Amino acid sequence: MAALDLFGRRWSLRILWELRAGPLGFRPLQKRCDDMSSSVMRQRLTELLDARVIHQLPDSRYELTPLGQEARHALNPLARWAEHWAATIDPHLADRTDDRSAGGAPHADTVGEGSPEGKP
Amino acid sequence: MAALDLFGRRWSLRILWELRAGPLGFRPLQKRCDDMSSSVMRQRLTELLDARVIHQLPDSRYELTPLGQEARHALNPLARWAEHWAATIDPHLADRTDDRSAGGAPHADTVGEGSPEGKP
DNA sequence: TCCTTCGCTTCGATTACCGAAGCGGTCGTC
DNA sequence: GACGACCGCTTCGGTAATCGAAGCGAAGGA
Repeated sequence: MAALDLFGRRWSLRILWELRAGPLGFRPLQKRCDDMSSSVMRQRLTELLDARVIHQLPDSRYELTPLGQEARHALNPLARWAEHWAATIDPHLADRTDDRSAGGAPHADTVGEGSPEGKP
Repeated sequence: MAALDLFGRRWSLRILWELRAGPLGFRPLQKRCDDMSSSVMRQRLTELLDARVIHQLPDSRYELTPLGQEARHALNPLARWAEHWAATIDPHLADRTDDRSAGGAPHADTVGEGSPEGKP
């Protein structure tokens, strides 16, 4: 349950995901994460460090711990589902021209685009 | 990637997880989610509805769609990892008094919740 | 009728998040 | 040695997300 809280925070899953290929420094990692805020990034990093999911190399790069590797692998089915999901709902989105119901199509329809709703 | 945005929001993973056993009404679901805010819950529900992950029964209860079921199954390895993770870091927590953030299960309480992951 | 529960909404007050700027440090180049 | 160009990381003001409590109309049970 605590894991749902840890990973329920913004960018934490993404950070875990972006470290899958190997260790990354602060700024390279930041760039990979859609240029997320450095302050939030530091927050997530300390949280993940504290959770023993990542650790810091002598050259100060971040790397998945064995525990983190397992988490990343555990994330694989979800990633696979995401593809299936995107393939399923994207056609729907392309179809809807007159549909404004359901509170207005919040979620991002494309990769990396995160401007759900709440347009003041 | 868009999935990381959808599930990166607070409570969305939790809602998905709590619906695993079957359909639930608004308030029962709310109670199961650590009594989360009803306003945010409505937000998440519409997002998940819009994402075709859940749908509403004639009696207005919420249920996972087939797509949602797959997502829930894709979440299983992560849940299994969470147990392993909790077992690994909980002993560490006994030592530290500075348990800010992740490791200490901020408000989602501890993992020991009767039968954590086993089938109820 | 009274009382409870339901799905759901509204609203003020925290909190999380963003974005840009900045600091001290290392490295390569002139 | 002075100059950039990066680096890890921090601080800060503004904006968006989240909370918590209250409330509404409807559907039941006693």
